Amino acid sequence: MVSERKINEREYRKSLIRKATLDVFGELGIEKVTMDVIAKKSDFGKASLYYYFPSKEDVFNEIMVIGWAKLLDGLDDIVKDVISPRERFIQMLKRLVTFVQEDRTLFEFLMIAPRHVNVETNEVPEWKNHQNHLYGMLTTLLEEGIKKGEFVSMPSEIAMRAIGGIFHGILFLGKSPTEINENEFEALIQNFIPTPDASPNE
Amino acid sequence: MVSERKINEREYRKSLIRKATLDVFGELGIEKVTMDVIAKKSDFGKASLYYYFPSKEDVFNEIMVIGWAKLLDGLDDIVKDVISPRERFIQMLKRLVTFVQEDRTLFEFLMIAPRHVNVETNEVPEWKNHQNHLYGMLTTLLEEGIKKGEFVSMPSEIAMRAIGGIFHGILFLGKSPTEINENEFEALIQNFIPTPDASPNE
DNA sequence: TTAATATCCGACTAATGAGTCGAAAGCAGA
DNA sequence: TCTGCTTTCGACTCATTAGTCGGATATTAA
Repeated sequence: MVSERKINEREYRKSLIRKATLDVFGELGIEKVTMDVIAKKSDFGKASLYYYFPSKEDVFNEIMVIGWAKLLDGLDDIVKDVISPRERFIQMLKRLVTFVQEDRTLFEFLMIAPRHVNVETNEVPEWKNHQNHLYGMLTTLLEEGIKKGEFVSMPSEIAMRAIGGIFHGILFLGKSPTEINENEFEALIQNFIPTPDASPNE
Repeated sequence: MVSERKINEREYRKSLIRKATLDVFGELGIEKVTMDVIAKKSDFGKASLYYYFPSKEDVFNEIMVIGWAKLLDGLDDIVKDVISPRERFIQMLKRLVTFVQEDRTLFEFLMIAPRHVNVETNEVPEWKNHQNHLYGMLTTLLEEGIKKGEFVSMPSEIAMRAIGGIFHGILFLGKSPTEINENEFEALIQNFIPTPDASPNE
């Protein structure tokens, strides 16, 4: 009864629901992402959504877990390359930019959705672990880089905040969303993330 | 009937309601800011709130208009000083830091509340003008500074995004809210906002 | 004191949205 | 075909929240 095909079809239908959820989010914003609208968009009945997901929160969580996994997947090989911490750090940021540009809606969902679930749970959600993993990798690289004198010396937590802010600012602040390619982004980063002993440009 | 005192008392009661709104926001977050909770907090009946404000949106708007006015007020004298654009620019950022630290809740409200009102209105709300004013002042200074070679040369809109991101990142990213004094902040800024021709630190 | 005006408010309405129910339709193996 | 499992779903419940209603109470001016 629980044939391979059945399982695959079930997973396929779940993916349709996740897709519809992201589409609604992208078109109308997080506030309008209701189970009724998702049902309309995915062409299921509302009750059918609950046949596949126990709750709206579970739909959100599944999207986030899969999204973070995809994001981290794209970073895996960087860590193995043997280049300087600074280079690896910037490589990572560049990959993140690519990820954002390829699926902006997903990335925005990963940033915004957490504020709209989880009202009073003290469970650590799975996606949070992925997030911490990324944060940890970046922090480690930054600290190694500071130790080697590749970044200006300052507390790594503060530097992480500033750099995270730059990243976020470039991609999301301002009137219209930015299209920026990897080279332009790298130039910006080289400008804004100072090295201790040289002029940052040229 | 409409005596001076009456008018003052009315304005005073409105300020109590605004205060209660901000308090609820600071303690429980924007989602929990409902008219019922504001009523409890301010010790008015719910219907009384509507005697002073036509709608919840009006409460929000009034807080934002007053908040932005207060913020801009603190910047007025800077523009008149005759120092370099870069100096003025950084002065402004420092004042903003001070403002944030003095009333973090208000500043966060100014950042967050807009996303929770205005669902489908094409009126430009009053606070938006204040916001644009600040944005315009900073952009102008930045452009003058770039022209004078006090900042590294790049499109001012991109630079604004990056700098806005740094500002936001330092004050709001990370686990716990940062306490940072003006001098620490200035050091950070001097590190992260490069000059074209000199090493950014020392 | 009295009439007008200002202030106050709990209970109600209307809308919205998450989640449930019970029944029906589709499908596979015997 | 019959039986049981899978899938579907519109209509319902329940909770929440913005905003209203109608009347009560306080204050002021005459």
